[in-house]
Amino acid sequence: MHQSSVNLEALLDSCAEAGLRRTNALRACLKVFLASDQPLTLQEIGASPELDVDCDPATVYRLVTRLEEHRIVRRIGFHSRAAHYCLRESAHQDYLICRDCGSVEILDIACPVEHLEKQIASESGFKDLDHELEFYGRCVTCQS
Amino acid sequence: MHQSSVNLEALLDSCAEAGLRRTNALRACLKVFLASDQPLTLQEIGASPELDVDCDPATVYRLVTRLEEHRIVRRIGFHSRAAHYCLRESAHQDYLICRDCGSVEILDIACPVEHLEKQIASESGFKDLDHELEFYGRCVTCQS
DNA sequence: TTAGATGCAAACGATTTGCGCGGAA
DNA sequence: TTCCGCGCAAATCGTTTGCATCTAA
Repeated sequence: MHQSSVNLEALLDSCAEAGLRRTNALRACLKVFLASDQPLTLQEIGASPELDVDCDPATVYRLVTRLEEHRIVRRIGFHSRAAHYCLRESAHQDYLICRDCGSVEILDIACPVEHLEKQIASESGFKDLDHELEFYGRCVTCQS
Repeated sequence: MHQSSVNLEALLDSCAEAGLRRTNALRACLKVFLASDQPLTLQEIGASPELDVDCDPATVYRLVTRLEEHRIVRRIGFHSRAAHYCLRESAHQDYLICRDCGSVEILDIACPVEHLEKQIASESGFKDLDHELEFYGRCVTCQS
């Protein structure tokens, strides 16, 4: 809890550097991110009990979009209609998703493409490289 | 050309096995997939010059959805609003995408997570495992 | 003949945007 | 004070679905 308030201030500093103001909505959204161990949709952020200020969906959208532009937040596709987001400062995670029920498991593996990323960056000239790795399958429950 | 008509028949066979009828719309959509080297959105399929029969968007949607369920087609998220699809029979591809202009490059690399996939399958009990790997960054053009 | 496929049109849901007010710098 | 951020509401866009008709099997 103290830890997360430390993180919160650090995050707000990053946001300020990126040109965002220290508004209540921003603080509230960041807290929601810090309180969650899973990627969240915009709706989930707006409906989270951790959200201590009411935020309009448009506000959440604009905030998270800007956070993503400034690489404070990472976007994750999954195969759901809504995009998911998580803090980039958290350790990079790869996911295992059930095609049928949509459950999301966080994989406890060393990410296997770290060095590949550097190689691709240098070969392609791309900057700020990042990656997304997900496994899709049918989970045990959905196999019956 | 002859090659792709061979593929087309083989694909139609797979579809028939999966319970789909050999309709003109199905044939047309499969041809579009075969003619493209990049993943396509439903819109792109419907608007493709390779599509030799007019198909309603709803038809394309239902066809591709069914093809995906039967694992004849693979869905790819990218970070665009619309989902992309490609034939699963083509070799598995990983992608390099520009966050700014959205350009998609196909990575010419041996996929680095094949064996990891098997390991995850056995550890998790998931069936029909598949994965999606994309790299995101800013391309050379967009860096200026 | 008949179950499945298609077109049309309407519903849906997740963004995405315009605008006028309010609050951070 | 000034400009950015916010809520509200409307527009967009990519699906997604209901229904009557058509067609492959």
